[in-house]
Amino acid sequence: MPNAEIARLLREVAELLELESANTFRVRAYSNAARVIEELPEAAATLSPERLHELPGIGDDLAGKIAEIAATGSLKLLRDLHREVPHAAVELLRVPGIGPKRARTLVDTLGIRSMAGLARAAKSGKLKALPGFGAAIEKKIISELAVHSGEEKRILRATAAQYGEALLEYMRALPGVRRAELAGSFRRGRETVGDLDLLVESSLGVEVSERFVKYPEVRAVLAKGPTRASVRLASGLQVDLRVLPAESYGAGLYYFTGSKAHNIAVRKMGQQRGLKINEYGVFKGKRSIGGRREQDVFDAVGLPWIPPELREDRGEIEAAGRGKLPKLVEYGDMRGDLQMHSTDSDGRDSLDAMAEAAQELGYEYIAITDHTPMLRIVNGLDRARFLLQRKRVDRLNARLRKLTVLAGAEVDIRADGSLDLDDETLESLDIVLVSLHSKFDLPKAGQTERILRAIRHPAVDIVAHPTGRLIGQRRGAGFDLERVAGAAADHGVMLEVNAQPTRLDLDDISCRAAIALGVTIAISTDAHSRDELRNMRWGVDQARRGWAAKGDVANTRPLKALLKLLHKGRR
DNA sequence: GCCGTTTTCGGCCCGACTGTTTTCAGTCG
Repeated sequence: MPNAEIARLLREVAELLELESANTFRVRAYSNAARVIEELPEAAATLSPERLHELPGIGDDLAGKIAEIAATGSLKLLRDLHREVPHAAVELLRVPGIGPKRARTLVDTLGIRSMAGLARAAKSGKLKALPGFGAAIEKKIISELAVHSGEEKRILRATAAQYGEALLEYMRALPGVRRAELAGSFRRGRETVGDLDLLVESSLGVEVSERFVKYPEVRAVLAKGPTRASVRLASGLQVDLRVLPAESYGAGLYYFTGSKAHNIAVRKMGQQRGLKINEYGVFKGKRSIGGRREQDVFDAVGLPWIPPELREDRGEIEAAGRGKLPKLVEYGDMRGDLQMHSTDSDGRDSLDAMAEAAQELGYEYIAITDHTPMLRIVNGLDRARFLLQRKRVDRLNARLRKLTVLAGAEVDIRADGSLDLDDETLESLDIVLVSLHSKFDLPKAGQTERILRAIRHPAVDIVAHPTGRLIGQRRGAGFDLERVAGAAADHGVMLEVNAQPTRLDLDDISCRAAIALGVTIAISTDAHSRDELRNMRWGVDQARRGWAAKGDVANTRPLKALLKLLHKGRR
């Protein structure tokens, strides 16, 4: 049973307990356990209760519950709860403005069983008479139902960046705004974001708030006060504003960057030292002892500054305490891009244009990696065309002064794990990427064998976008990451963190697990046009979330050192 | 339900905004 399913059941328990008005700390224990299991790189179902018990926030009881789910596929507690609390109430919690109390009221007094039922009741004006409701809340629910019509949608980080950067520019234009930046999951570099958190340094709270809600793209003002405001943009994206004075800006930036779990853990440390940490600063009694800089918060609990990408309560606090934080790779470390396409297959710009654009970015080298014949739809190259392309690459290199172009290929891995190009041609290339483009739904064992066979092929250098997932669209291949990464490390094969905003594949957790197993990572854009070469930043951020240091990433190396990694060091 | 350099019991992060309420509960982040 996948971790995601165990996590889903635990989260459902938490929600049902919440609806029963159970002890909030008991509720939190279940939702915390759900998060811990979800983020575990190994399969929780295969762990003994003793091993489960070692995980943070998992005690005797939860270890037993998880083992029960793994063994039986369900949970007695959950079945019992379902008898007491109608499932419909859980669905109602998804509507902003409806929490456990109101959800319970809706189900118990009006017998609402679905979102459609909620919409009918709201439109016929039955809600406003209920205790704890009112005309304003009824109206809010009607408007939220019109917007959402279902579950919360997260948008790609690169998309959110476009909205966020435009809004930042607008806010910075207001006199009295000294700083403005995006915090929240955007700053942590998460691949998708649910909303934007905009932090502004200014002593003029009300004026900042006023300007914010007048942003031309605002469709609805959800809340407005002197220190906080929330709006929904025309696109549906929610943006939360926080205004802070200079002496609190660092503490506020820290606070609103999150994650929630990370913040709670750090605040607890502060509490143990007799300190109170909130968005306004660090306090000893009533006296502020810091808050101007983000570092003030870390100083207060005796930790070095932790990069936002690591703030997920996944062991970064312990690592920081022991001085074992990785020095994360940075965009400026990147010396080249190891996957891109040209007009020879499905790219939109020529070989020369791609090289020219890479040179403008200051790269030392790039790899041209067009597709192989099996992908007919993208005009994949056969042996003859690869040999011709090689000659053009050689001529191009003779002309270029600062950039070296490696002749490569992105070779399709067939269903049986064999490669879609003959060995002789593969050996003639400077760099060989392999990737899945079909049969993503093979059973796990078969999928694992398929990729392992490709990794063992002597010509292979990199497994590109290893799972083939498309965020929000396609789950991607399921394989045993531990075995694949272990084999990759053994055979000197790299795994890619693909920088396309919809791929970002490997994901953060897999990237970290692979690095821990000794794998070298390649961060590549898979650009299909010269503009897409700029996607590198998203890939770097994803690798940073995967705890990648500069040394873990192949294409931070100078060309000479990179070449030693290729063809398994045989050249 | 978890957890321990105050604790095996008694705590558990913290504050803003809204609307309903008659001084504060509910919700959110």
